[in-house]
Amino acid sequence: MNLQQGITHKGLNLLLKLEPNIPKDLRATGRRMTRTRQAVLALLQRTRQPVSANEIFDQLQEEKVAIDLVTVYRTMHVLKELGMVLQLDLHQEGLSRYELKEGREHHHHIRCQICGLIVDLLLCPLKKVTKLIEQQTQFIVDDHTLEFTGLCPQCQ
Amino acid sequence: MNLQQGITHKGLNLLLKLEPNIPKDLRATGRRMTRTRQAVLALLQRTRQPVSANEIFDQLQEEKVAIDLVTVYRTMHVLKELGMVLQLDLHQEGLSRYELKEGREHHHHIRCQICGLIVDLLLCPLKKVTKLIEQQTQFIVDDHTLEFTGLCPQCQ
DNA sequence: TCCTTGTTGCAAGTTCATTGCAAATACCAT
DNA sequence: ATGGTATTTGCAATGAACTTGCAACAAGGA
Ligand SMILES: [Mn+2]
Ligand SMILES: [Mn+2]
Ligand SMILES: [Zn+2]
Ligand SMILES: [Zn+2]
Repeated sequence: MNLQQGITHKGLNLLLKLEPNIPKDLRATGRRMTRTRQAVLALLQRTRQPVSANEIFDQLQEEKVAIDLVTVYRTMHVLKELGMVLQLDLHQEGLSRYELKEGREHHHHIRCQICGLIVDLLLCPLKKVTKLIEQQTQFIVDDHTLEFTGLCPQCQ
Repeated sequence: MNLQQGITHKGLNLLLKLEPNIPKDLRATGRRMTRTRQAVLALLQRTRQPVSANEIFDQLQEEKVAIDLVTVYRTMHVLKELGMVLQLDLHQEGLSRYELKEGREHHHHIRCQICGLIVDLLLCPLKKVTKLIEQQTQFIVDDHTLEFTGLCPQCQ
């Protein structure tokens, strides 16, 4: 399936199966749905793994979608602002990854140290711990990050 | 107290109250106790907060200790290898911080989003959770990172 | 004090990410 | 469909954290 085909110069492309309200979300804040934003969103949709800016850039290059790496960064910034994308800064990766929010709740990740596979962890075990920490430190806890690393089933 | 005074060109300096076995630990691996390493270690000892390479550099500059930023990085690398220092990569800081290990056990941190205060959390609530994750994901879990952010008592 | 070898400073290089600006383009009004 | 305008893009430059190459320096055992 050729991605280029799917991109029209105007409006929403059905082949890409983008959430229909995404262009409206963009325009509601004075922004525009461009072909590059469509291409990035479509890539995020069909990629289950969180992807880095460079991976988005490389993948779109392969698919003959003309886009600059700077534009990828700026696109991710916008999508983050609109709450459509989550930015992950996994430990010791030294780069950011992004995943479509798509109604995902607060969750954490585990990454395989060998192949890099990243899997969502649907549980968050820290609700009670947070209260305990607030008591012990007198901080007001706003947020937390939690990641696990290990070996995935394939790499063991 | 002038740090410069405390630094002799050879051997261990008592004023700095360095762990006496530290120079030996260094020499045991074919390394040398230099004046820059003494200065960095002394700074780590008297600083309770985890410090970044740039903070170490700036602080030593102020104290008229001649040291290059590159040397700070290389020193931290060595001290990490020897297990004398822990490297922290706190979320969204975009840089590494270091703290003396000094027998500290595995622990986590909370950082104030306003003033940057970092406090050790002595508990680790993740032992049981790790087992659950291994069951659910079929990963073998090697490690985890966990940090909290919030407002410290001063900044509330 | 000498000699060997580890260490340092300086400069240059990497990597990930951001910024300035002119050209291109989305899209609303006509 | 056309035009006007504010947004977006590409390119080049910049920034921040960190690493590497190499010659000069110095630690510390002989
Ligand atoms: Mn996820
Ligand atoms: Mn600590
Ligand atoms: Zn959580
Ligand atoms: Zn832990």
